[in-house]
Amino acid sequence: MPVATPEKIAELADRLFYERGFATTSFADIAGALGISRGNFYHHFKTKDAILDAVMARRLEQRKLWLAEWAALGPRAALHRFIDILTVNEAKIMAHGCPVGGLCQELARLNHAAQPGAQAIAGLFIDWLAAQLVLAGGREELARHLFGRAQGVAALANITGDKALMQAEVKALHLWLDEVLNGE
Amino acid sequence: MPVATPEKIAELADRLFYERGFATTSFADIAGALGISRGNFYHHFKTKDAILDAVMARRLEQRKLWLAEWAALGPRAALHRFIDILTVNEAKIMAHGCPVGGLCQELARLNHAAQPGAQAIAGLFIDWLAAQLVLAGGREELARHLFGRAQGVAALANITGDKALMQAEVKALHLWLDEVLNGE
DNA sequence: GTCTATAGGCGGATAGAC
DNA sequence: GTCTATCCGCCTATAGAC
Repeated sequence: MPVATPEKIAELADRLFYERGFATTSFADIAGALGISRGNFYHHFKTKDAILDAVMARRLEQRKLWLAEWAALGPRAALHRFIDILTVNEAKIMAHGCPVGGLCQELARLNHAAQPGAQAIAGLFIDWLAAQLVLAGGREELARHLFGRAQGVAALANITGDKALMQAEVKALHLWLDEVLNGE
Repeated sequence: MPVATPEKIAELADRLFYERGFATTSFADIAGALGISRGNFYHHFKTKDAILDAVMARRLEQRKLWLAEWAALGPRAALHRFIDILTVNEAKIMAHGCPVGGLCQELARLNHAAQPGAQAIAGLFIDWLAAQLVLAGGREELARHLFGRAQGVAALANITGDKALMQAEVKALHLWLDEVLNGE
């Protein structure tokens, strides 16, 4: 008799939405993986969109924690740590893409009302990158470029499935960052 | 009384799969947009996967034509023309992302059997870029990097919806290409 | 908090009349 | 080639017993 809390449901839904996509993950999938019945599900969440909101709120808070931790390393190391998301989550990104960009793209295609929430998670990263860049003596505008470069590496890894290529692209991104921070 | 041919169906399905995604586009959507009934649909395509195959074959052939046209411009101009896909399809990419990368990502998440077909379209571009780079006196390995950069710009445009940013990123990509072709 | 039962809709797919 | 009618299964969601 498993105990399902809203947190546990959101945690599992977070994983499944990432791995299989939001639209193609059903209540039965989540309930089945959790070991509870579909009916019980509605005791915790009234609608599927409510779960999505919980998942996005969860992701937002989690990312804020990560970013705060990385910021403590100092701006330069923090920026390199951002790039290393791609290394740390290598296998997942090759299999499922970037969770942030992937959700944005899916919600955009669904014309889903929660689209701004997904974009806010991306915005959190971009604003943080801008702040770290300024602290590191770089140009603030590079934040969006860096974020886009990371998105590109994730897409390339997902499309080609080439691990060595992904590692080479990450290395190139680290080098690029050092160059722009050293005033070229 | 509209006349539905397999070509017309594939053409419309191509557009809808791009705009709304494969999984979330139903037979009713395609039939309704075409002005025919669902039943009639099966006269032309037996399964949904058969439509997907037709759409991918269609995309592959269309891209081959584009690439052949661009190659006729000469390698250097051809490579710049590739980058300008992002400019020519600006509005669509901001709204729906890159059709090539988007389909790859969606099929990966669905664990769909047609995944290799989607990757083949990306491979077509990458191989073509490699060939053009060699002809232009550049390094072949840059093909996958350039393709990934373009994917990143598309993702960034889709996430932020910022037209000026997209244009700036395209401009930067043109500059980068000139640099690597001029032997840095 | 957990379950079963069930409603109502939409998905893909089929059969057969015109 | 086009249609209507229909099947079956899965989806979200609800009601109500335990």
